[in-house]
Amino acid sequence: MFEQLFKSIQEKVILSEAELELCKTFFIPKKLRKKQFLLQEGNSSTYNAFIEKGVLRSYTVDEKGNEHLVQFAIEGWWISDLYSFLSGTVSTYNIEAVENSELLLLTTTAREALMDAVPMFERYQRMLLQNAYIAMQSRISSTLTETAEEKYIHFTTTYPGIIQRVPQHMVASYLGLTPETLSRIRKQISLRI
Amino acid sequence: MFEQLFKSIQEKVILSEAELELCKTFFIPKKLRKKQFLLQEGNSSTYNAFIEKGVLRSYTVDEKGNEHLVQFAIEGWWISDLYSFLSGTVSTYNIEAVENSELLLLTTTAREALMDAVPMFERYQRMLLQNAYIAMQSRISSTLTETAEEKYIHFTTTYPGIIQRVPQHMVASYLGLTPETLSRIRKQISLRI
DNA sequence: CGCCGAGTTGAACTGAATCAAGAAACGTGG
DNA sequence: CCACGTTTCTTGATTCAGTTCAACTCGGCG
Repeated sequence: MFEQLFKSIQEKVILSEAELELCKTFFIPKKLRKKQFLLQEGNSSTYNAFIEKGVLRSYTVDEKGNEHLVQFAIEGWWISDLYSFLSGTVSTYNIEAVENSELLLLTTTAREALMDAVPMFERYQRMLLQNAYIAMQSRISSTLTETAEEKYIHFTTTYPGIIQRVPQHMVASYLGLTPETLSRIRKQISLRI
Repeated sequence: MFEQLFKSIQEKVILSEAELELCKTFFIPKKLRKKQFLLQEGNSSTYNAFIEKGVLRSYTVDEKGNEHLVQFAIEGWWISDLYSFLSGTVSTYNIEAVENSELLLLTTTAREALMDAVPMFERYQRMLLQNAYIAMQSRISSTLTETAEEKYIHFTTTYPGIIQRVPQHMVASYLGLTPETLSRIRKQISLRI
């Protein structure tokens, strides 16, 4: 159950066996079947989720009913609506399983308690945030500078593991394109090879 | 000199007078005149900068020579190329003063030493990162869902303090628009009022 | 006084969206 | 294991938001 989490932690900081065991007690395991929600828009986000297995996505829905994919997350990643999680306000995001998934949940209070109990866990969280922030900045930069085709190629090379596991229209939504446009772009690329 | 920084820290965590004084010793004060660079593309980013006074911007330049604004930052904000700063790799961003500015610089090693000397500084940094991450996520969401006009209005209401202090073409670049388009959008809005 | 960067306006163009229809792949229950 | 509905992907025709290119105005500063 905790393999992926421990691997993720030990890539960033050094914890003793006892500390790792202590960590375990703060998490709530949870299984999610494909299409089930971890969080629905209009609810308050009470969990920070670590993914042991599976794929999740976080998205918004606009007035016209179009979905806009804000984030993908697979094994070894964290996902949550951090704003709602930290402020306690109602969320504007939906978080849903794309595949059957296994999660480890951390409530707001459990997270704080864990950071107090295991100070290195706070460092681990800070380092995760740094990486997430850098990835976000790179995504912003990509949306500002790249054409639709460049964005797609950039995505496939950056996240080769995700492409095979999620429907193409979700990738389109992540890239800010319509499914039709992404389909045409893929055709263009295939014709050129 | 340290007023803004202390204010920023004390909004997030509680430090003793002695700890605040200790913090001071890790920073290097630096003044930057308008159009001077804190970091130029191709160099390695050695500083994490806190802005005591002024406005900076961080941007990339594409093959065609167009600038793409990745971030604005004013008094009380931090700015750096976190990726280059943390990894030691060469930066693809330029960071430049938009107005004459006063900064407090933290080197990679000074930052680590400060977090070890004052553990609450690490918490402060983590909380900053959380907020920055949330703001980024909201910006991504905005680029995915909003029209050019909505993005502009969103920006003016979210950062009213920035609009008056930076040239309009920089705002256009931040929003992923051409200066001409932003000019037309502003005209549209003014005609409707 | 003259120049230069910033902003505005117009006209033509284009990349991607929209609308519509059909084909392929999937999975669920009988 | 097949049949049927659903979801996913593709293709074509048309539209449109925003870009590009070019010319002009305005204000500030050396």
